[in-house]
Amino acid sequence: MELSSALTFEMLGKPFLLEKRIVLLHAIKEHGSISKAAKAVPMSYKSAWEAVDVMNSLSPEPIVSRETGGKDGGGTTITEYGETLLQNYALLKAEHTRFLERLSELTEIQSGTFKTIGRLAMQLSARNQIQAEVLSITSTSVHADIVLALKSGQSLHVVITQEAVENLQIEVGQSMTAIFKSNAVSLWQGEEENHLSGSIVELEKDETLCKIVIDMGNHDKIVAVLETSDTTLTLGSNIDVVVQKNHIILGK
Amino acid sequence: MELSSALTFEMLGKPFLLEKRIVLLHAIKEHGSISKAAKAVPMSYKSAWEAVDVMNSLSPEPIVSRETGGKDGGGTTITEYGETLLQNYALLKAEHTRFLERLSELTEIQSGTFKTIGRLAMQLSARNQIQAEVLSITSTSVHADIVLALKSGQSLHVVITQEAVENLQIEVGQSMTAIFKSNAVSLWQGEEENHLSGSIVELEKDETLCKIVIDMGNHDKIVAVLETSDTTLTLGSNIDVVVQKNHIILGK
DNA sequence: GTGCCTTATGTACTAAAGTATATAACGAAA
DNA sequence: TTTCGTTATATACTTTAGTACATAAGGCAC
Repeated sequence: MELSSALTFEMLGKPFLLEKRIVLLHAIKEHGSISKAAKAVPMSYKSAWEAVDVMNSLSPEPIVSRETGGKDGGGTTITEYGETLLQNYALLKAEHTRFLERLSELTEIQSGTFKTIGRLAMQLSARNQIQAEVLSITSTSVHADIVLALKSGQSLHVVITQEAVENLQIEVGQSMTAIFKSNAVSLWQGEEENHLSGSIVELEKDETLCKIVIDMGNHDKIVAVLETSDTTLTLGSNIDVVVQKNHIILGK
Repeated sequence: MELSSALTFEMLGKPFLLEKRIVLLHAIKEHGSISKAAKAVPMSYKSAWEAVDVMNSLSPEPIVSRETGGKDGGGTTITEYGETLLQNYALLKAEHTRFLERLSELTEIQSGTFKTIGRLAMQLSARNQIQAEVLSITSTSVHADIVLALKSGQSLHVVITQEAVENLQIEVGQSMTAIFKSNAVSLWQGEEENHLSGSIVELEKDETLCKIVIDMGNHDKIVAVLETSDTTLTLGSNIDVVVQKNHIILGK
């Protein structure tokens, strides 16, 4: 038994973007005309024209610009707005596909038991969720020490149970998400492991506490809440922090 | 712009369970016959019969049992296998709906910017993921202390940033998931907050470490990794542990 | 103007799915 | 045996979506 589900955008209750139309739009983008695109897909010119017409009239801004006559008889091109729409659809679809895969993995309908679904689409309170690649896995019988390579080039050590490594089928080279709370971050004293550095791009002080956002480059940011007495922090200055490696959760 | 997506189970590449058929099955369950169900849905008897026939022949076990003749002319009832299938579909569909809602929330296609999707369908390394209800929220300007009521009746304090409370729109009465690593659990010394008790249902010892699973009742279980020297733990005995409240992440 | 290739539009046909309707078979109960 | 409401099955019609094809109109290049 398999799961399937087609993602469609709707507008005013009418189907707006569906898989077929997306394929058509990509073909138009490639060939520069509705007629050639229709042949390439393949589908009849009329259906293609109608699909394009519906999309354009449903959209607040035109998705394609059509021109009749001219050098090569005219043509159809995707507008900038249409391009971003295509990108957005791809993003959402990728996430949707991921979700379905995960759902399928957890599903054993044959045996009738898959109550252990839990929450798949969860929104987390942890402000720090950083995408990174698995560099190495060092296992003992109980724990595993995993080294992640951040986009900025810095590395992050994570300790999780060996059981979790097996459950998530974590492998070297895989892309994972490191999740930790802002209170798992503290100032670097010059010795500890998991040293990360960056510059302060946001700062919010209180009498006792101080929330800072650290940019490590490549769009990787860390949120930390420190005690104000800790130091004199200023916007724009460099900072060295430590993330406690056994406070980090991995997500796949 | 709205997102929509119909979940369908497939079998041998053929659509097996789809929303329409699920509705029909529920009607059959209620009315006890295909003909009455078809009227109630409404749809033609033929379509209904064909749908039932396809499902039954695609399924490894019959979903409905049909009988012709007899007291009231016969009838159709859902088999036990069919019932579990309905339940399973409902479960998966609920999760799918949740996912789409979350996806929609994060989507602002009008403005064209929704790159901050991140991973929605994430599988976490943390072994402890406990469903609980929000009892109270005590906020300061930076942090919030949230008390959760577990199914077993015990309560759990969680500290997260006030920002996270707003982002997740956490409210009293809501159902949330408390997530924490097994190393956030330690033995209760008789004083600390977040005291939880239960009985040991699994135990795995090592020279230095000890993995235990604690059942707190109502299917709530905690996994903890402690140092073996800590105590003499035995299977079935009661145990008191503490979960560090600032190591807990909330999921919605 | 003529040629050319396209968009734009209409019409007839086709395939698939569903509806409406009729009818046979079934089997317990009166 | 008759009655009854159901499943099972066939046939004709309808609806919908799409295909195939024909034709007008646009506008640049020659």
